[in-house]
Amino acid sequence: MSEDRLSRVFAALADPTRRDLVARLASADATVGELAAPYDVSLQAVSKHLKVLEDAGLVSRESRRAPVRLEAEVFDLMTKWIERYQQQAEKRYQRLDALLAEMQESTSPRESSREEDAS
Amino acid sequence: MSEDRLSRVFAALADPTRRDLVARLASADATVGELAAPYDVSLQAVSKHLKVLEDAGLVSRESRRAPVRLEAEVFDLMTKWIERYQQQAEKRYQRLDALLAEMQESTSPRESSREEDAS
DNA sequence: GGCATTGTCAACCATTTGGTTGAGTAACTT
DNA sequence: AAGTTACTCAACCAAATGGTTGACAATGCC
Repeated sequence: MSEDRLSRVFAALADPTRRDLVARLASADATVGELAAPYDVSLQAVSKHLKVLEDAGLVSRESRRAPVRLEAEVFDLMTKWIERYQQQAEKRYQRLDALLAEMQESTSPRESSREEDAS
Repeated sequence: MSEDRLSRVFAALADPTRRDLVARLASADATVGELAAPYDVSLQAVSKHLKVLEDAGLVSRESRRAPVRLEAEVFDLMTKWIERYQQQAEKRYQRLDALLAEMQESTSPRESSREEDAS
């Protein structure tokens, strides 16, 4: 329960049913009953799933029977985390590519085109 | 075990230790032992975490003692999923904002001019 | 107020998860 | 070839997860 925000968000989206709920809520708000209808599980189970999404801040409701709505801001938290390491990793690969290219050049000077083979 | 890819990826990142492993691997490849060193848990526990990351396709290794490396492509899978619903949701809110603005205009024309506190 | 509908809470169950320790295997070193 | 080092596998454990059913609470309608 005392998990950090990001852990709760990722954990919430690790379940296909919950991802489907999010997907559906992205196109329209809906009540618990409406949301539960298509699935082959009890209403209580869906209610639990919604609680997980709510605890993760992905979803909110004004009152008990009010329609559930998606909180789009939380997505930013994820994309920021992801992009950070994605970019970092990509940069590394670029550097690696550069390094490999360099090594290629210096170990096989034949390839290094016309000028400066004179080392 | 027969979970879909996206579920495995999100589940893998739902753990703070595993997110930290990913963060560290984004700046440099490292062996299991190196990765395990900073944490207060057994090497076996970290080995298990790495297996989870590997099963999710977030990480790979050429052989047993080879350095672990981050597979940056998997991030695309996540960002695509996220962006899709994020954008969808944002569009809805824009439409809602427009609708509310419209209603505001037609139902309370008093407010639509600059300053008429004269009531 | 009374009743039906809608949703949540509680208790329970099976499975998964994250950790442990101990034993085994694979790979370098000499 | 033998020994050390690095890692994984297996068995086990406690806690969390996703599901169930049954009882309860809150809202909307007569």
